[in-house]
Amino acid sequence: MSGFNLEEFLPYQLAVLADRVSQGFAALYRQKYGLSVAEWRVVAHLGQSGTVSVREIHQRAMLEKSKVSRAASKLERNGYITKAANPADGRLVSLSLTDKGRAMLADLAPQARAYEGRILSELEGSAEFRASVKRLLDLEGPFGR
Amino acid sequence: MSGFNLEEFLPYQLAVLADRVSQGFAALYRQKYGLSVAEWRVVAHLGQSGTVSVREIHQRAMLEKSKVSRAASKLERNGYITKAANPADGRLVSLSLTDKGRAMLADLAPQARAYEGRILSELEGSAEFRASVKRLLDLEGPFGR
DNA sequence: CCATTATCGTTGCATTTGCAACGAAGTCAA
DNA sequence: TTGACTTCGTTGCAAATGCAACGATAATGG
Repeated sequence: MSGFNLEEFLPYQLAVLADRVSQGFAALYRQKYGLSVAEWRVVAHLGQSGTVSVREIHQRAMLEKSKVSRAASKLERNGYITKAANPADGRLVSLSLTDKGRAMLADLAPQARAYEGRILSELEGSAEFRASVKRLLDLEGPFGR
Repeated sequence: MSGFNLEEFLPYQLAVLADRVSQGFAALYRQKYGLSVAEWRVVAHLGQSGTVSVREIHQRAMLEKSKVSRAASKLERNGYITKAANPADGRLVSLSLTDKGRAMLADLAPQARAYEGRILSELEGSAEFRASVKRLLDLEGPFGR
């Protein structure tokens, strides 16, 4: 009809692809540990950074701070992390993995890498693809900062 | 701390990238026409396919059928599309762009292409990147079908 | 034919989401 | 120190979301 083809539109393609790729792995940790995407990101980020504040995760993991807050509360309720007041700055809440949380991450991390590997193995120039993704992520221009 | 780096994890990167790219353009049509992402997809798909059913869009545009239904209702309320019973099959609802809807799409489509072009111009091998995206989208294996 | 089964679009409802507002804590300057 | 301003995390609330259930229509097969 018109000259515009949605299925060839990059923002649309990326949204569909990201959703599919993300859900594919999300199904795994949801089924096995009952985690949401937000909770998974909090745990993964803690595994990488040790003890950090809600704010830190909010900024680094592309999550609304209310989402981080609620995810952290649920993770604490289920024994995967602990919340503690930061002694140096009373406004900050220090999040840390418990042993149970660490064990969960130790179980999931290899599966995450395997999943990622399975996807990338389908590509010829997977290194170039990753580089492009990274380049776009580092961009400031075309989108809203 | 652990050996897992969330920021290097492809599903995470794709989610962040897709969100940013999508929101960047969404800001435009939201501000100018008050469209949501779902409404934009419905309009864009109609522009490309002429008159189609809710079901068609549900399948092709990666939208929950309830989301399509509500998006269509709102688009109709605002005069961008019409809904009509399909004479051949009474279950189907035929969606079509009105002149007003066509005018909106005619305004947005070039901007969509320009936006896309701005993003791709940041990449060295943009053709390869697009090919990779397409390849992953056509995949059946790693994800949930 | 009729009865069963499947498909389509809408809607009710519980859950999730984002945003703003808030209290608590910290910073800064006068 | 005090008072104005900022930052952090939580929460209230309205809107958005996904899913199941529903009524209406079609298709199937006996």
